[in-house]
Amino acid sequence: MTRTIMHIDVNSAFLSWTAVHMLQHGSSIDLRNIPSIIGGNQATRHGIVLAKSIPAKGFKIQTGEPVFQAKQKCPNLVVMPPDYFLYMQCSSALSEILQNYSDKIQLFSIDECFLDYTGIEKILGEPIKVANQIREQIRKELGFTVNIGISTNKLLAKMAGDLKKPDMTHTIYPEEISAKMWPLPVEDLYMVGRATAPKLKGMGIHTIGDLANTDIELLKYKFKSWGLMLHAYANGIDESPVHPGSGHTVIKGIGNSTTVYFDVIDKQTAYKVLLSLVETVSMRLRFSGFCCSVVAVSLKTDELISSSHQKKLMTPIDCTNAVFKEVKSLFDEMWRGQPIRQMGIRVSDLYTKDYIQLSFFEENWDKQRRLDKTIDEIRIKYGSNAVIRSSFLWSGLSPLEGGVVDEFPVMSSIL
DNA sequence: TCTGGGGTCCTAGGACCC
DNA sequence: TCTGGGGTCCTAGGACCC
Repeated sequence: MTRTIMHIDVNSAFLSWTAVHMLQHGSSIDLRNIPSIIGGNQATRHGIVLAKSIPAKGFKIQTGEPVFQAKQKCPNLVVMPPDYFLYMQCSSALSEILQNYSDKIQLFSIDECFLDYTGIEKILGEPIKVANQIREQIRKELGFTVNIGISTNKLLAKMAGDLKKPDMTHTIYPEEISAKMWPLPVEDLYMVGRATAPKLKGMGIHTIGDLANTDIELLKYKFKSWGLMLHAYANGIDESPVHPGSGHTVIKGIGNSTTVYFDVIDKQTAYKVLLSLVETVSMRLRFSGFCCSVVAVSLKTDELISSSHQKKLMTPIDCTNAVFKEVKSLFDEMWRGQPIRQMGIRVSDLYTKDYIQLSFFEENWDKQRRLDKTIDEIRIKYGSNAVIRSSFLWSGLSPLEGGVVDEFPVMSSIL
């Protein structure tokens, strides 16, 4: 059966949302009309560009580049800090509007979703007309603009939505692929990133059309399964369904990482940072109702060299102290004394709790679990800083690092 | 104070088993 | 005595997305 899929994407999401918020609070300038960015704090070494206005784009400023570099490109650049709470509110407001048009909506990220419009034509009308209606409703009621892409699958809808911005509706139906998608540079294809694009170009593949018409066996030989996926995408082939709800499927792992505002050079400080990460990750793990059987630690040195170590456990765990114990031993195993810029921890291989209950007596974690439960409850009731470890007092470090709520799981490589 | 933070998936190599 | 070969699990690293 032929499907009708829409992809809805907020134009310069973080920047637009901050701009609208400022206008609503009496600002006379609209960030969207001047060279501006949403940028992290340079003083705490979080200074990268998170979103840019269209005028800023004119200065060749790119998302992900250092803020200082963006300022060099445009000395009058206006830099605003991110406000994730506002962004979550805006995102929720958006999805509330979309609920009126279909009950099959997949929140793909905080500012993107897919909407399955299949069969709804008969009730609400022709897709392009309705997409324009949706855009208008969002603009009127929420004050920001979106692009909407329409096609017969998610990949083509997403590619369509990326065509020309802002505030536009586009289609790339299968019969339009050769005219609308194939002339685009190959790096515009979803899943062709910084590493793949140069390799393709080295093979003489410069456009999506070139890729679509490259011998599949050659792509398979060079890129393995990745090559098959790229070939399918270049030809507009994608059968993945719109998964209702947030993200894609069930959660596979939970992680937190942080760039410390100074280089960590001693073990005691490193342990404190790791503990603050473990506190939030293990709390999220408990809230999710899972135990993990893989714990991983990752480090990035002052020279930006990354490494990671992980460990598979015989017994799945969810206690703060149990996770921390593994994290410390992984850290000890890998750290050779280099100054550390960034630290991260991640738990995966998740199992539901009832399945592993018995084995807990092994390590006598039972008492720990009751303690965790009590602390979790106090933090929910009185705020996350109601209970903190005394070791964080006067340390200059945050006792809980990273977000507790994972509202918006990100997409996987398989749409 | 120049380069964030949250994810998923794939691959290669080694260990180990039959 | 010449070293095969399939399968699984684990780990580290790399690719991609927003």
